[in-house]
Amino acid sequence: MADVARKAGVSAMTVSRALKDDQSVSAKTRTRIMKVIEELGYVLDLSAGALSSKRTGFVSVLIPSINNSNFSETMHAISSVMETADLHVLIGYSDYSVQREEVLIETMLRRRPEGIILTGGFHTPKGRRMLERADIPVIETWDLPPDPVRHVVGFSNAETIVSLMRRLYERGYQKIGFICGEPPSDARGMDRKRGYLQAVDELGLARAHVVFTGQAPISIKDGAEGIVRMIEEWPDVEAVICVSDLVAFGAMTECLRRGWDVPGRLAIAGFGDFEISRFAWPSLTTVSVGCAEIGRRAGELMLEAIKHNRDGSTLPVEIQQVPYEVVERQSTGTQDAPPKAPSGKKAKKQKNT
Amino acid sequence: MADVARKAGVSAMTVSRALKDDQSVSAKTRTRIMKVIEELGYVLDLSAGALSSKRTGFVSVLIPSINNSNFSETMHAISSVMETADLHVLIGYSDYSVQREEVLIETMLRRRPEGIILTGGFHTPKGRRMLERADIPVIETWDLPPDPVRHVVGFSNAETIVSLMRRLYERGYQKIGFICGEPPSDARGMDRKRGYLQAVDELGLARAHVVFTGQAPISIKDGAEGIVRMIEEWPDVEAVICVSDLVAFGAMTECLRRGWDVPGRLAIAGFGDFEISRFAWPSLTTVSVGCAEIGRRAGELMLEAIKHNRDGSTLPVEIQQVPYEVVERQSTGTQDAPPKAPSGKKAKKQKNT
DNA sequence: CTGTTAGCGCTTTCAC
DNA sequence: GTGAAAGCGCTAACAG
Repeated sequence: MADVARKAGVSAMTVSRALKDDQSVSAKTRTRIMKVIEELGYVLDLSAGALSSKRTGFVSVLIPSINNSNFSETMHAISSVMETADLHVLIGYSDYSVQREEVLIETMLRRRPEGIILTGGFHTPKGRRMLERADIPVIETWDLPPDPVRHVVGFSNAETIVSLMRRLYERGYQKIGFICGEPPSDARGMDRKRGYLQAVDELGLARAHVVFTGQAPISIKDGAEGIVRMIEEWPDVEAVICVSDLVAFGAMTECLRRGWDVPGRLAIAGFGDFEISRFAWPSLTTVSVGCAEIGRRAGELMLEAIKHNRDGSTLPVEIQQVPYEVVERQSTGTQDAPPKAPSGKKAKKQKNT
Repeated sequence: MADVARKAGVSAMTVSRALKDDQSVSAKTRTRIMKVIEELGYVLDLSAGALSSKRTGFVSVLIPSINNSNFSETMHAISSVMETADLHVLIGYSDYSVQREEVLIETMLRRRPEGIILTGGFHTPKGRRMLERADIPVIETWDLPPDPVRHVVGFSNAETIVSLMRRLYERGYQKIGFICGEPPSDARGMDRKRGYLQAVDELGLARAHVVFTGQAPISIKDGAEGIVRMIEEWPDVEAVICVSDLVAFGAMTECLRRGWDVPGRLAIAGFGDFEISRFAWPSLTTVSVGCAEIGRRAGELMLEAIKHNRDGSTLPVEIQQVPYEVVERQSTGTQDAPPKAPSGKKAKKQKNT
């Protein structure tokens, strides 16, 4: 920057200003400076600026996995919002491990982010302590933690499955199973299982049956294996809910492969409304969550909170619930078209929350 | 850090050392310092350290999309390698736009990354100039650019499709179509299309037919739409190659929905070997690329290059080709099990490169 | 093994 | 509208 200043015949301070404010530098000076910057190929160094201005321009976002279209969508929405305020997102993924999350929290804090957005409300004690001491806005998402660190933008995973169970019950299904990953698995999956057990109880169903298959992130393959065990262990089962759409897809294709008609022999439902569920044949019943909505809201809340933090005030705690909906499709036999006699594509939806 | 030093009765320098070297600080002093750090909840500030040491500890990685299991895998492998050297990855996604990539390159350079890994070899002139002037290691991946910026870890996208076409030709298919996104689309998709056209020519096939559908990233939905247009425009078509597995999956399910048997009426193949292709029913023929291998190699090459850069030397240019393979499955009728008569699961593979 | 001094490249603050 | 001085929180380099 000193080089640029010298060549433009101004002080470094003026160069710095030309790169920011649109006010205090005269148009003539600015264009001259810009020309020199272009010539020299100079690129502003934010890390030096961060040190002196005490604004790093970073926001940390922690997600369980980068390879999951639900979290990617939330991520994408968050960065879009951050971009509008010239904030960069530091992405970290925990691989569904709170221990790894704890390490991530510390390495992130070393970069002095101006805020941190987490997935879920379950952290190690040390991780939580670090979050509380960091003195920056904290937002937990994709969950409704009983004892949140501070702000929340999420929904109850358990409740979504209760809604789904009720819908299946209304359609006449009584013997309903659940497939999820082996504990310790992702916390949200366990919440969904909790919702399943609660619904079995509430609806007075005779029996609950959970098949645990694979370690998080469980996927298509685990669904294929899980459904086989489900049928072996509980031949009477009429419907199976899977902890995610990929698992449901795996379960469904394994059924087709073995000649078990879906939904004729067995209904299947998932969670997450991945694109694959809309286009699978038969299409998959699922729970649709506003992934991008979570990201957008968390991002905007973060901007608010950072603004407050910068001018020394504090944003009151916000707990935002994001709506979800049960989307019924062919795999639970609740959409017009049976697999073998194709027709319309529209699914029946009903909004919750 | 000054607080910690005071409370531990040492200088700040000793605290700094205790947090790094394992040598020069006595065990007693170190434990005392660590205890104070624990008490105070102190977290090292890397941005200040970066300024003085001239090592930011950042490496930038630019990918087209965060929501793509191929790139996620590469990404994951890169960060795993970087972690071993205490380097943080700054992720940026271009949304398949070189203009956005150009902006990203500049914002990334503002953070003074110690190296930059890009997807593809196609950049704007300004983007390329910035990369060249940055004086940090540059690695282009997922491609074999004719005029690389510096290092490369990739493969020829065109060649993969030529291999796939040859295989289909050997199986007796002659009327083969191609589905991809509308230009300007992702550069790698266009390379694959180029490979398709080249193979049509080489194999002396009567006619080439390309259906362009949707803007990148094109996905399941676009495949479903594309296949319908393909059949309308070229009713004789015997096999269709899709620019990616998701597109192929969309094409295939649309066929099933309309009662067009796959591969009976029409063979379908994709690209990328997504998990869905292995588990779809019928399973999808595809090209398997070593996504994680690209990431691992690019990461290791980057560590090498950074080491050289730090001690003032220069690593000679490396162009690494990563192997790929054509994986034949049910959707091209080249695997034992026909869709309606399930049996074994093993696919026929053959390695290239 | 530990301390002192200087300075990384910006921005804040205050002066003109 | 522009400049000068001071300093952000660390670490390199050298001294002891």
